[in-house]
Amino acid sequence: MNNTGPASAEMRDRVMAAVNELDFQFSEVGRSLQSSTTRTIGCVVPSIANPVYADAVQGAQDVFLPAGYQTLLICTNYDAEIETQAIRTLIAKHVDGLVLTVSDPETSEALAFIESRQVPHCLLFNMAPTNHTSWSVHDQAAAGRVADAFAENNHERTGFLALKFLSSDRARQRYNGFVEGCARNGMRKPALLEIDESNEDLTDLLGAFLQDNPGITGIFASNDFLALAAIRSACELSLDVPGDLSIVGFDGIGFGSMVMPSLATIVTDPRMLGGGAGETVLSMINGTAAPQTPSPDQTFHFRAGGSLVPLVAESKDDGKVAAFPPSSNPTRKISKSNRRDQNET
Amino acid sequence: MNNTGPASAEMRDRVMAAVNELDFQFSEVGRSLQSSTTRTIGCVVPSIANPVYADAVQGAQDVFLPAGYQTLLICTNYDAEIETQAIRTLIAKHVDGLVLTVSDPETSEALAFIESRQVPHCLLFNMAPTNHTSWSVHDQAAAGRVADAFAENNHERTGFLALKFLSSDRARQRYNGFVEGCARNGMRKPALLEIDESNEDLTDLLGAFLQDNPGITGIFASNDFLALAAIRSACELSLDVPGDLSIVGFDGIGFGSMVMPSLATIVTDPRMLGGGAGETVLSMINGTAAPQTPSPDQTFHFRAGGSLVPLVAESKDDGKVAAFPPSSNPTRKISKSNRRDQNET
DNA sequence: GGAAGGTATGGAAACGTTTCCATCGTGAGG
DNA sequence: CCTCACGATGGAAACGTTTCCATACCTTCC
Repeated sequence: MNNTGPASAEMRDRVMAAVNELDFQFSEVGRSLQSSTTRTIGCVVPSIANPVYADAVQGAQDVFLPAGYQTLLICTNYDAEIETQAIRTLIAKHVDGLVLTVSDPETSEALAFIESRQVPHCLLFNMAPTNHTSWSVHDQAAAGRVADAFAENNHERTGFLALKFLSSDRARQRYNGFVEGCARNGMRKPALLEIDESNEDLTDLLGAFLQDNPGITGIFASNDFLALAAIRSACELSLDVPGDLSIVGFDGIGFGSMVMPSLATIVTDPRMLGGGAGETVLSMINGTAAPQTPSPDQTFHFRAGGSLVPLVAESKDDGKVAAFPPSSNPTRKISKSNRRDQNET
Repeated sequence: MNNTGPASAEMRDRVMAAVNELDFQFSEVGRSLQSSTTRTIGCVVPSIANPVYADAVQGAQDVFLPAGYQTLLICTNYDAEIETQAIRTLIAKHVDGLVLTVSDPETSEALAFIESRQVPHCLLFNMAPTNHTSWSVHDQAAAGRVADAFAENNHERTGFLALKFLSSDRARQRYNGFVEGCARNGMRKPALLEIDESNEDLTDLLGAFLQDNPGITGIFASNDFLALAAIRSACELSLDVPGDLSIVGFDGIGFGSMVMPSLATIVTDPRMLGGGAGETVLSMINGTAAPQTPSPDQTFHFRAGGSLVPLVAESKDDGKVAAFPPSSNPTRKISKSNRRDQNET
């Protein structure tokens, strides 16, 4: 049946007849036991209810399936305990490889276990520690680009809005990159507005935040969902976006360009990242050359949108200029062409 | 190690010491070969880039993981060939159960194969043929509810907008339900606007459609994405939504309530459906009582939104009434309270 | 006609579990 | 002191593959 060894035509027919009659199929588990290969890849992400991860998983799956590998999916719901447990089980099931987003790659015991077992693997959306490969958005550079965008539009005082700031290294990296980018552009250090699970009271929080930090004209939200929620909250506070407040998101989900005003954001390509991580794992399994990970600035680009407008007199003439902090020093602002140069070296 | 048979404390310690030293773990594949159980469930959906399926898969996974089952995910990209092939492999891998959305449950050879192999399974988002259980939105009833909503708002001429109308039994069921609902409410039979993959020219199509079918005041889009795209296209055609055209979607994705105008739509709960299908499969495996599938009208509810407004003089006063088809007969329209009664019996 | 070579077929071993059975030693009871 | 029973331990079989090896048969050539 599997064309190993010689067989007469008559014997072949007899076998095939039996196969058809019984609808026989080789058992992959017997095969796996013998060959110690399962044609199965483990894929671990926080949650596919988040379209960023859903797209990444889809991208990886689209690589694995044509290569003859199926995908064991684990959604950890951001729970490190589940993460560790599930990965142990995946390894007990002898997956041939792993694509995974862990909560913290530096301390993850699951990751250490994977390494001790020498399972081919590739990180996704995690900054890679040494000895690991990773396909990820360069959060820090991308957040820096957001700072540039605010600077290009003459904003000087900004805020950073984040959910689950402490438990996500990604949110922290975006904050760090934004702070750094603001400094580089001679802007004020952004104020931090951190919210927890329940974003129902975002409107109140935002109102208090803007009162506590007068003069803020722009907000960078650590993802597009938050950005859209912020736009809505601003609306409820009778603030005009972008007239009174410019808002920039992160991720570049498709909806961002369908809303009014359209959302200025960092566009990323989760599908490409998932696919790349998949290819990397396959190359480890097959011993072929690994695909090149994209350079940091290939992992994102800035998309302009109606939610971010220049903070100058011609943008609006209904007193908004008065809200512009008088302490701002126009001479410090760097022209767009300068910024571009600075950013790309 | 697995507490079968007696063992002295000393022996136990010696074994455990060795386990810790070697970091030993039972191999699930050896175990599977012996027990002919894999603690793995196959999950087959068209694509998790669609949040409806992503949420459903997440819901199923959230049931399986705590029960000790992991999920082998297959995204078929709406390809029946891949669907059949993947399901054969899943069965060869001896999955303990299957949750699946197939392209056509009536003709699917994969489904027949599953049945012949007696694998516990449950359909998802498919109308169940005999001998199958299914967790699904009752598309027809839901579409009927949309017709009711239009009727409640005095609309009389409507259109139905669908993507991949022919290849999706779901779109067809929604159309049928809408046609039936319109008839029940004494409205005109809705005009059908069908578009293919590329929705880039939706604006042109919509313009031509409205010209060919004068007097249309409401459009039912077969999913929320389409509805939002339609709102955008209407905007590009200088039509006001909902002033000139009311639009209703389907699925109830979260974004629908974040856009302006907010989207009137049928809200569904894919997560609940996925979880229910998961529980059903588990009950088949364990021989326990299957959970009750929700009654048709528990699988959805109508959410009002700014994109659907009453077609009466007070809703707008800039000539829209003139656009109202003069052939409409106000006496045929049923009051809201009447409609409610009619709907809930 | 006998030997050699090639083809066709059947059989053993190993992969890692679990379940069942046999053996062995020990303690208690007669 | 012998036997019985029970607790502890070791070993065999089976699950379904694949790889390797041995056997048997047929053909061909010398």
